[in-house]
This record gives sequence, structure tokens and C-alpha cells, in this order.
Amino acid sequence: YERHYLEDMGALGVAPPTLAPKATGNVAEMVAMITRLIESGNAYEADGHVLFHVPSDPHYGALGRRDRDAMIAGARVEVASYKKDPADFVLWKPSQAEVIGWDSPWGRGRPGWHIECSAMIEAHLGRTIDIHGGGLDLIFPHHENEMAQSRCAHGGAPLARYWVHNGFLSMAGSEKMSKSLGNVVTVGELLEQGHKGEVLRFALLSAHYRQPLEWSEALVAQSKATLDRLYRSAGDAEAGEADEGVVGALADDLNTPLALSRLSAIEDPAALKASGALLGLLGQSSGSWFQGAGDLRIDELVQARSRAKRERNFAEADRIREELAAEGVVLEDGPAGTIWRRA
RNA sequence: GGCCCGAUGGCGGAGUGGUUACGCAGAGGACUGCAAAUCCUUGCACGCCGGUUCGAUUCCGGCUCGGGCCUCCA
Repeated sequence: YERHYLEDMGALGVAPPTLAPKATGNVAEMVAMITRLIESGNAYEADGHVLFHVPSDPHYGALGRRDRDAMIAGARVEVASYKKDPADFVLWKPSQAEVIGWDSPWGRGRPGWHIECSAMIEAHLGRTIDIHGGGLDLIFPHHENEMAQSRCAHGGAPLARYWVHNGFLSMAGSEKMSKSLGNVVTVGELLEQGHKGEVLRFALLSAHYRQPLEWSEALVAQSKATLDRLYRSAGDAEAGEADEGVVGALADDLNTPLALSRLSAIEDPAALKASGALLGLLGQSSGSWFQGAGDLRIDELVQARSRAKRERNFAEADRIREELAAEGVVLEDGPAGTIWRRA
């Protein structure tokens, strides 16, 4: 599963992570953090569980911008009897014999969801990190709780300086894409359908990360058409200086749609190449973009057609062009001869 | 029910208190043996109702619609 994920991300031009810790390998760190939270009075043991005591943290609720009363008033789930406060959440819970578990000062059990992240961030990145990302749906409770745990375990030091939450991808005409609804389209499937990873990347970048994005065939087609044009105008130039407009758009909270639109205004191919690189685009040669690995048979057919054209045998020339069109190859006659590309 | 976010032309999407991008698709023209590509021209919008303002797509309030969350699991 992890391998597929990394392959898909690679196809989209996403850089691989330098560090990918696993929760199961960091249980000791979680236990240590929970112990500290108990010592500092922010957590307590009850009925085999260890719970974070929300009222002990005066800053709780800042991220999700909700107050405690609203949270409690809106609660849909029964409050477990062992909680001191309805908002308290689990740091450690007991495991039955058949469930995976680790030994701890509170008996055999497993960590709660939120503490995993807090402990691994502390262990691998330090107390305060620059940017913490995640989906919009994780703001509450997950990130709120992570923040609270780390803040209280670190004497008030914030967990992250900036929070970046992305909007959802949805399928045209349906609700949010989710495995349980069965309306997913995977990167792997799209690649198998013949879509290029770079096209998918462009499509994903076409909406601001905070906005929802509705996935559709039309979106993919538009992205492909736009990239085709950009590749034509970039040609095989060496990357030069990136365009200031593109840099400015990205510097403004990663405004990728604006950055993409500014790509279209760049006339200098070297600047276009460099600016595209900032977005992870236009990295291929125009030859590999339009023709892929190349094809000798197509080259020969194109030459045969050029001969026919020279003899003004347009019927034969058109026949060859249509034959190639049928397999998705488009010909363009220019002053320097005929070039071909895959549609 | 509570809280939060969004609503821009056929489609994607930026942005703004007054002249509003850009891309894709469309239309017309140039070019071409015909096309393709390219270039030129061109039509098309700011959910609804109020308010503030000389003026609102932009600010405020309400409404409608869409999306997310409300401590079960991760």
C-alpha cells in the first residue's frame, strides 16, 4: 500500500518524504509524552484509560474556532462515564487480549489517535515545527487535540507556526470522494487510462489548495490542452530566471491558480521553463512530452507522406494523415517540415 | 440542531468599492493543397433579498444552495 502511494505521488511529481516514521515504531515516545502530561496535571488515568483533561488547557479550541459550550451542545455521541469532562479525549486505551497492544504503566493497551502525531513530531522534528498540514476535516478534533497535547507537554510552546488545511476533491455530480461511497478515482487508474501524471498535477493545482476541487473529465482535458500550449511555447529552452509574477503568486499563500494563469503570459521560453519548474511542471523536453519514447514506424509514415506531398499526391498524403489520426497521432506541417505528436 | 467554509461567464479560475484577469471551449479572420499549430478579432459572469455608499460582484444582515466538522474509528 505504501509502495503504491509513493509510486502515485512520484507520477504526480511529488517529492518523496525524507522521513516517514511509523506509529508502531514510536510507542515508547508516546508513553513518555503521556507520562509527562499526567505529571503536569493535564491528563489522568481512569478505568484503564488515560485521558487528556481539556479544561486544564485554557487555549483549547483556538484552531477550530469553537467554544466549549458549542462543542458540548452539538455532541451527538454519548459521553463515556469515566470522563471527568465531556470534552476529554483518550491518550491511551486498554487493549483486549486479541487486539494489538503494548505494555505501559497503565497496563497493556494502545495509544489514542492524536498522541501518535504529537509524539512523532516531537521525536523526529522537535517541539515547534514550521508548518503542519492536513485535510480540512482533521481540524477538529484531531489537530485541535494534537495542539493541546504538544502545547501542554512543552510548557506552552506551540506545536506549529502555520497550519495548512486543504479542501476536498470531489467527483463531478456526487459527494466527496471517499472509499466508503465507492466514488473514488485513483491516480493509478487515471495513469492507466493514459493520462500523464503532469496533466493530473496541473489539474490538481488549478484550484487553490484551500478550495474544494471537483474532478471531471473536462478538467483533465482542459489541463492537457493548456499544458500542450505551454510546452509548445517553452520548447526545449534551458531554464532561466523565474517570472516574478509566478513567484509572487506562490509566495501569496500558494496561490497556484494565479501562478498557473501567469504562466500563460510569459513570452520568454527560458523564464517559462524556470517558472514551470517552481510548480513542478514543464520539466520534460518537448519531444518526450509530445511524442513519448518516439516511434520509428510513425517517422517513416511521415516521411512517406512528405514524399507524396512533394509529388502533389494529396490523396495519398491525406490517407496517411488519417491513418495516423486514427491511432491518435496528429501531424503538423511547418516551414521546417512535418512534425507529429500524440493527441 | 450547533459551529465553520464556499457560491464569479458554456467550463476552470484569479481578483477588486468605481475602467475586472487568465486559461479551456465557441464564433469570425489570417496562414495552409486541405488540415494542425500559431497569430488577430470577438461574444459570454460576479446565487437571491435588503442595507451602507455618490457608486457594490467586492462591505454588513438575512435567505437559498453546496461542502466540512460536531471528540466512535483512524
